[in-house]
Amino acid sequence: MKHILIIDDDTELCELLQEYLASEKFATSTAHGGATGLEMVRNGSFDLVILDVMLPEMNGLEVLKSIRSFSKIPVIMLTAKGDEVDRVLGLELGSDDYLPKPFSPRELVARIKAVFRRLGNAEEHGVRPESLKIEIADIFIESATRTATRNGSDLALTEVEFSILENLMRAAGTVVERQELALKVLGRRLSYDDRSLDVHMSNLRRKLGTIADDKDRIKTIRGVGYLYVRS
Amino acid sequence: MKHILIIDDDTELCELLQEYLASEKFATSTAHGGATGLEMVRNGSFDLVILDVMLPEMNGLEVLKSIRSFSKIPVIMLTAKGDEVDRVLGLELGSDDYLPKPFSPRELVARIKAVFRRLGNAEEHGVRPESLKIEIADIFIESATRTATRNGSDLALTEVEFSILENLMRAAGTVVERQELALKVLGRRLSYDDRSLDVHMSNLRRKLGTIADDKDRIKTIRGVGYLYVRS
DNA sequence: TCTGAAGTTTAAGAAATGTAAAGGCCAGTG
DNA sequence: CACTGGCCTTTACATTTCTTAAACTTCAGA
Repeated sequence: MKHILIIDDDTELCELLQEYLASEKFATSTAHGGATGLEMVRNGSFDLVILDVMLPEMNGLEVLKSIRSFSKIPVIMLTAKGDEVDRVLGLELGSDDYLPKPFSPRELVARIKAVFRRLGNAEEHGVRPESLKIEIADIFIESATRTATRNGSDLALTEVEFSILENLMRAAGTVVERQELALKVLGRRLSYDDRSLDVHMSNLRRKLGTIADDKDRIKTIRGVGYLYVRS
Repeated sequence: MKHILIIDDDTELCELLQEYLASEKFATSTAHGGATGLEMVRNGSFDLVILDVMLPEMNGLEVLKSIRSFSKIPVIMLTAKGDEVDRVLGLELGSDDYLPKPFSPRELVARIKAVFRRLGNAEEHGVRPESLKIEIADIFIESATRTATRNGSDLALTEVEFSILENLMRAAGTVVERQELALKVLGRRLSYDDRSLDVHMSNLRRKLGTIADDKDRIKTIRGVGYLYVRS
């Protein structure tokens, strides 16, 4: 498993990323200051560093420079919007990529994978949760092609709907929390008046149809989350 | 130790690369003009050449052409932003790889290693490098000849279309970001209203045709990029 | 039973992506 | 040197997908 270090003073963002990266099977650690981060890179054995250019005490570029003085570990920089200058500088100093804020966790994950791919460091050839196929009752999903069928006929789900279903079915029989689901599927936490996930749930349920007795395949656990009933 | 010659008029870039390549245990020399570079290739015993297409006196392509008239030394071309034509021409003239600017030094190193790896394999097995051919389901591509076939019949892709397909297939099963794809394939970042990539995607999909059940081989991940489905 | 919080639903709006057709560029050709 | 054909880009509109808005329903606890 790849171990990733996040150096960013924004604790909230760090938590968010940690959660999301965890769901993508990455191990993560965080440092909220340049000096601390640098120390951790020196001592720890990380596979990749995510580094914010805007750091309170020590500039991100300096941190990168310091890192490069003793290590060739891949670094992805997080830059503020339109920070062209920093970007060029970052690349010249040896960052592997950069990502302008704001970005979605999905984008970041795509970059991380791209970096590992470029480096030929593809450990991703090992276990591939991607290639999973799941079947519960008459519903069948295949992650590799991102399709879902009921009795063999395509359900024509959108990406988000498929993603919800995939997450729920993988955890069939146990409750998946709302916030966790939103994070994985929409790439963000839900504010209290964000009804987006509810709408997707509604649409998904309609497409899935009911099981016998008009019972729903997806059960709502009020105040917690959702549960896919195991047949 | 491998000895690399860098032919580029940008002295700053040369220094940067030299430093970086040194840290990767490569010996380097530089030439800031086409004629000088050509002479050095002729006299020196280099293992690989990094060649900028944009050179003051003598065009990089001409330099490549001249080199090829007497040597089969591996050449990696550095192409300027959006220099599609030059790139294609470069490949046709026998460059081993190309890298659109701006690129990170790490990326260049990855390419260099890839080239050496390919050559190593080729010598060992006396066969064309495997990594340049990819086959997924009934689609087969060969980078060396820039051809793609479905069930043996030529798909007649344009260079951009082929390049998109190549990139997606190399990353089959994982998402390739729109921006990354645009950068590699078109040599530029997409502005908000640049629909060029979409059009190419559309054309490519039409030529590729659908897999069973009208399912697309290339899946759109809204807001992130594209995914070639691994069957 | 009343009430507020949580969840659902439908519809409208916004954003991203798809695609046909026209436009422009450039190399090859007569 | 105009002509032609291939290819990429732009334009303009269509379509799909996600989000927001707002009204409605359900549920738990007072």
